Amino acid sequence: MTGNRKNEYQTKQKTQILSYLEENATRHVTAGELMHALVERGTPVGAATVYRQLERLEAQGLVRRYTLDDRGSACWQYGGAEAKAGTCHSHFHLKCVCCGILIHLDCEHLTEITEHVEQDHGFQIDPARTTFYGLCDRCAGKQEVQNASDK
Amino acid sequence: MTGNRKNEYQTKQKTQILSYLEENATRHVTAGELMHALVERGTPVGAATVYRQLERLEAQGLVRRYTLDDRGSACWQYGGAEAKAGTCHSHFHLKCVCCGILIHLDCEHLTEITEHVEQDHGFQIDPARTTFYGLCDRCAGKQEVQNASDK
DNA sequence: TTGCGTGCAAAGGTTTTGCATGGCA
DNA sequence: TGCCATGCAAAACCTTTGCACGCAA
Repeated sequence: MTGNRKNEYQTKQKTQILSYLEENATRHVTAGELMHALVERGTPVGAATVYRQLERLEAQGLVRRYTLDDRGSACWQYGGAEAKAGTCHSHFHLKCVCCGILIHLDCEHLTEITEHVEQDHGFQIDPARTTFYGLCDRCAGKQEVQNASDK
Repeated sequence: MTGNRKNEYQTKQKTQILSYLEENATRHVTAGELMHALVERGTPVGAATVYRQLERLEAQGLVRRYTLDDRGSACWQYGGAEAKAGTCHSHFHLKCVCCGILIHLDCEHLTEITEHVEQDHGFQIDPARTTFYGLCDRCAGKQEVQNASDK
């Protein structure tokens, strides 16, 4: 069983990609953005390599893949210890459909949701995969102003 | 205001598309699936037309556009009266990441979530855009069996 | 007849794949 | 040296757009 493990090489490209993701751990980055950023750093990495590494990092649990509701481009976010542990049951994401900000929500109260839905509706919610879409406080303020002036 | 309304023509293609969506109102269908189905019915519709009609139907509020977390292909679902009304604040969706079933969840309890998040975290959740991902009861049972036999 | 809707083809973007080469261990 | 990783190019998808033609009203 132990002989089945494949050797992994340490390459410049892999290091570059992981570094950028770590430095931007508070954001989610697209493959295109990642490639572009590495070009600007003087260490360009091919698209194929970027996608292959992202796929691997995701499989290793170091980064997490998301899909925006916008255009069909995926994005990734460095998960660090959280992603490695994989035991973050009370952690949800809030994504503002207006400005795109991604808010990490650690709240005990929300564990009630998963428990309620599981017990009363027989569905096990996976917080790691679930994102709430809506308006952040800043954008909600803008919308009210806009609606008021529209009418 | 009334003179601004554009004339809309009734075409075979539009009827076919809407019919298929209505017949499959319990599911979400991709553009590709829709096209393929119409070919099999002997009434093929071009891709451009499919996307243009879906865009229009969405703007009219008759169907709703979703984005799966899988590949970058969107999907649509006929919303009927619910989508038309657009006042379904306590309605969330549960999507099983295993079998793909989409469950509509009308539950008073969940309005508490939106209220809590809005009051304590300053974020207005839009239930219509939010989907909970996880495991349905049937697939949850399968997984347990699988995990038990894996170890 | 008018002009909206359609189909075809081409373009745009994201992601994947094949293959020869480069580089880590 | 052996084998994995990379880069390039091409392909595979999904979706959008331009343009001429067809068809509903």
